[in-house]
Amino acid sequence: MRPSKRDELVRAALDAFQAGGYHATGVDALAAAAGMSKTSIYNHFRTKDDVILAALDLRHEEVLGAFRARMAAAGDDPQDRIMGFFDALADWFASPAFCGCAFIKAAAEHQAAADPIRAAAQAHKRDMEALLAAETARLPHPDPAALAATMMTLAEGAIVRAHMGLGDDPAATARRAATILLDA
Amino acid sequence: MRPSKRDELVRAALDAFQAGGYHATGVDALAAAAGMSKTSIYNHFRTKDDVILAALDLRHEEVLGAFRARMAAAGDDPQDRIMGFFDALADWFASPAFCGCAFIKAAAEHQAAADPIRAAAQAHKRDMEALLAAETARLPHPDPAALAATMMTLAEGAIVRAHMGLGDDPAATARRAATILLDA
DNA sequence: GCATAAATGGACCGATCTGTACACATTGCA
DNA sequence: TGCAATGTGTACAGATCGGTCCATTTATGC
Repeated sequence: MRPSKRDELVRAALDAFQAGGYHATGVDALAAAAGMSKTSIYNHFRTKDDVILAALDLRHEEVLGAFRARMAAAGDDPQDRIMGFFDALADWFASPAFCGCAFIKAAAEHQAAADPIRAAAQAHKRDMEALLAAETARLPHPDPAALAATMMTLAEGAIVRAHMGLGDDPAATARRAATILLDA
Repeated sequence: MRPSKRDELVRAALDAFQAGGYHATGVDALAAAAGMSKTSIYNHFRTKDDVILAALDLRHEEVLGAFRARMAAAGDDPQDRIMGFFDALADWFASPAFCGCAFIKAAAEHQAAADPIRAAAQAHKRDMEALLAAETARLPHPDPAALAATMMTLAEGAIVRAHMGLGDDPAATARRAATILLDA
């Protein structure tokens, strides 16, 4: 058992899916990107969808970790930590490899209600919202869950606009709006 | 020349792409959905991508028309018309055929910078934002363009969340936030 | 060194992909 | 009715899809 080989595949698959899309990236392309044969891929995974799920899982950990770290670095004040969330967004958009949210794109390509890929995307977004909800709950706000949903709506909008190359600094736009909404 | 047959194809193609995705929906499926043969399709269009572009064009007119109508029906006050924009969003989400924004999904599946499908998606979003900018420009706001961008960010976020089945009434969440931001 | 078992690569499967060739039906016009 | 032009469907081409089979290589235990 060589777990590192498997991890290399998942990492390469994530990058390939991000750059080329899920349907458009074939298993042959994955094998080439990971430097291994299809047989080896199907030794580790039953189907291509299982590879996608593993890639999304890796991405889930990465994203959650990055946002959690940025929020923790912002101190203990809930409002500062929420601002940290939007700063993490800005960092992400500024990174050269940025090409949209893997989960939004996964959900766009897998719309069947019962598709586990869709479920994974939903779960990720719920966890991201939970990051915000943990902070809004500590604010003197009448409906902290709704506030977190609003923050998340701004974040999703910023991601889409950044991915589509629309707007001038979408993260800053979302951050400014979040500040106003938090103070209201 | 029978333009109606061509239009039937474009309409069927739009529905098929919306339901099944762009890459996943083959030309054979389009032919079956439109009740015509592949040869006839390739008689009207050079490539599948041209069919996609025509479908996006149709959708562009539909969406712009619906939002414009809802905003016009809201009266003459800019703030009312902006609320009309978010009401149109709510109508859209509530429609049984709703399955996300064709342009966001098109951009997700066609990420190459030079892809004309991506350009069409960007153009659509810019026109949508222009609908809002025309109203924010009439408000006593120091930066009406930024305000329109913020409104659009909320709208995009609501679309993504509605499509992914997240949040309880994403349109209402966005609309409430928009109200607060307009009053601030 | 040798037997055994795991992991690998490449050829291959049927299905499906976009796009084409061609024969046939249909139409408008004389 | 005859003819030309257009539109259509069937069948197919070449490539690629997800996934499998099997011979070969590599690693392991003794």
